[in-house]
Amino acid sequence: MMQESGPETKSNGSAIQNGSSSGNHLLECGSLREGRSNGETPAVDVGAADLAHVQQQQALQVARQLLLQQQQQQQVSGLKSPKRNDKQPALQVPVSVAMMTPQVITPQQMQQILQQQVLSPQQLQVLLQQQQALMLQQQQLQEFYKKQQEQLQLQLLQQQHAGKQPKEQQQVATQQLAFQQQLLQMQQLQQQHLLSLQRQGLLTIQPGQPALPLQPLAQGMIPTELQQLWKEVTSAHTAEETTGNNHSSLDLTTTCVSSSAPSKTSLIMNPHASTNGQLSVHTPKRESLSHEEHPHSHPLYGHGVCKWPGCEAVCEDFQSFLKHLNSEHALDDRSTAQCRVQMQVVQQLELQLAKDKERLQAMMTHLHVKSTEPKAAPQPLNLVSSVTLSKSASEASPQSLPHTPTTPTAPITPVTQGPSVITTTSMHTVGPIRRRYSDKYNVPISSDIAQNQEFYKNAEVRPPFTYASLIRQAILESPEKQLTLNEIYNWFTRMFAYFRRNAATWKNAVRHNLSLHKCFVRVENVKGAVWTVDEVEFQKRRPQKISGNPSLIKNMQSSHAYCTPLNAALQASMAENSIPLYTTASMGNPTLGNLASAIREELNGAMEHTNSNESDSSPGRSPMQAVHPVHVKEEPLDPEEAEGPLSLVTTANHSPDFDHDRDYEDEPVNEDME
DNA sequence: TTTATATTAAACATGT
DNA sequence: AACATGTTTAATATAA
Repeated sequence: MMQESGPETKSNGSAIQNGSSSGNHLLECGSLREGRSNGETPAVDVGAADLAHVQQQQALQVARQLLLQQQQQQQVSGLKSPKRNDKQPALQVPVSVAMMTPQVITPQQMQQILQQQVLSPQQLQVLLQQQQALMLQQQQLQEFYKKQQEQLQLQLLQQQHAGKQPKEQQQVATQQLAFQQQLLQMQQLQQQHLLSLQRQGLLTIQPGQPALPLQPLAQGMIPTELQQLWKEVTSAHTAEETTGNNHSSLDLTTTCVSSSAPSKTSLIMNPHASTNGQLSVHTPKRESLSHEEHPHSHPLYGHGVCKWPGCEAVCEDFQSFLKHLNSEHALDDRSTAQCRVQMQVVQQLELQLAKDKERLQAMMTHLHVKSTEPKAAPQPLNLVSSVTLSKSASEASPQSLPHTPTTPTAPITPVTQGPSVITTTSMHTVGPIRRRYSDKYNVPISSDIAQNQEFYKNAEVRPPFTYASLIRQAILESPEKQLTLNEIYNWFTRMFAYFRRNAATWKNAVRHNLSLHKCFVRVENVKGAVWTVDEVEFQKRRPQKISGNPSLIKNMQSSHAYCTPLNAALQASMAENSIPLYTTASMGNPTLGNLASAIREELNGAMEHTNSNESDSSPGRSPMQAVHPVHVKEEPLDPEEAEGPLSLVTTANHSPDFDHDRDYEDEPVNEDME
């Protein structure tokens, strides 16, 4: 009769739906329809759009703050120790922690991401990869800065010898420039990461959100401003790296930054610099020392260019470089100040790096080991929580089972939940509205499914695809490219934990879609009838749905734009600093590579829509097959094996029944009730 | 605001 | 009669 649908489904559905509307948005994540809560959820689009701006502004703000602070520090230090060469650790500490906020992703952000249903294992993986890459880079940067410290030491030594010449203004300018360079480098790293996140729609930070203050250093800056800053930085930077042509570039910075004149300050040996061991020891030797030891590799000399911060003088050979060094970078106020700045920069970066590392470590441990510590309270926060939402789920198995299957699912359990902030309320505003970017990203669908197979299998997260897309996917995955209704059902239940519930509902939807869409063709068969896909038709209906929200695309594009310069600059700098791993040519940098490719992919996807792509099949499928060729194997007929990989939860609950088509259909909880 | 799609629910038809 | 399979219609939500 009413079948399960009657009271059950309803109750079920209502439970879920109500749940979401009731206040827990998290719940929404899992629930099919965000529907009810229409009013309360502003709009993600806005969030995304604003996000960019807010972040940009924040970034700028922070950047400026940094500069200001630095200036202040300089002044202070200047007062303190008027240009002496004593070695006090003073410099070491001055770095204000405040400004070192975050870099990669703050826990809060992470949580947010996790809570937004959008997150998928694939994305998590990417995230992790990026984090790792970032870490790598940072390590390298650290090395780089250590080197620079060496340089500083050398410079100091040298300066001690030589006299001093006042050029405060200039020095400051150069210092600032150098500082900016460094700072921006770090920021760029972070920015890349965040951009990539944004690209994936993972990050949706809203203006007022308390949870995420101005963490992001330089997420994405407003093009104009960014350009400005970038110019300031790159001008000198590039010059330095490449063959340094534009000396004038330096002036740019000068204007805006030159304000504080530290002029005379004590040079402080950086106590902790590991490198000191080698260099600092040399007392009054002079740079000759170092180069004597390393004839070909003077930290301040590379690619025929003087690498003194802010200096890109071209030096034919090492000798001329030495000359240049002695004449231009002798011990004077300017050089001294530069050293100081450089030290600060290094220290800041190190501090930041340390923090980031820590954070990363925490993140990784959390994501990987997650299950180990089931943070008590915040249970309901995660996507997975959706499971809990549904009465059935909660009742069925109060999660004695670690929901943590193999991979990313685990991470989804937010846990940490640092500040309660992100909790429901905040989420509320954020409106993690579950949007179905389903078809929009045509291409991705298959690959997404493939890549997140495990995730969807185990986490009761509604796949962000339309029924039509899913059905098509199911059919296309079959060896014969055709499936019976029942086989389609099986595919759904096999592939998505989400569809192991409320069978009546989604099955009805499947049938409805099969009948409704012309793209699904019913073919009479001896055995009965099978459903096939008319690709042409399927593609036809696609063009209309523009993919994703514009803001996102915008972000992607902009990020893309940034990417280039960032890429170049970063890689160049790395190459410059003899960081082996990354060669410009190879685009070896994982992070950059990932980002770039990801962006490209997204852009392509967006584009494809524009030009009625025919592609879904090709682009979409190919990746998937490439990734998980195996998948095809599972015959719709015997789904059982598919279970294998399923996580505890699933397996535990369902595996036994799996064989039978209907098993999932009636979650004992739901159906039996009736 | 309008329009096109998606989703969900449900009535109804048909065949086993 | 009970189901499974299909077809349709309608209400509602969402995105463009």
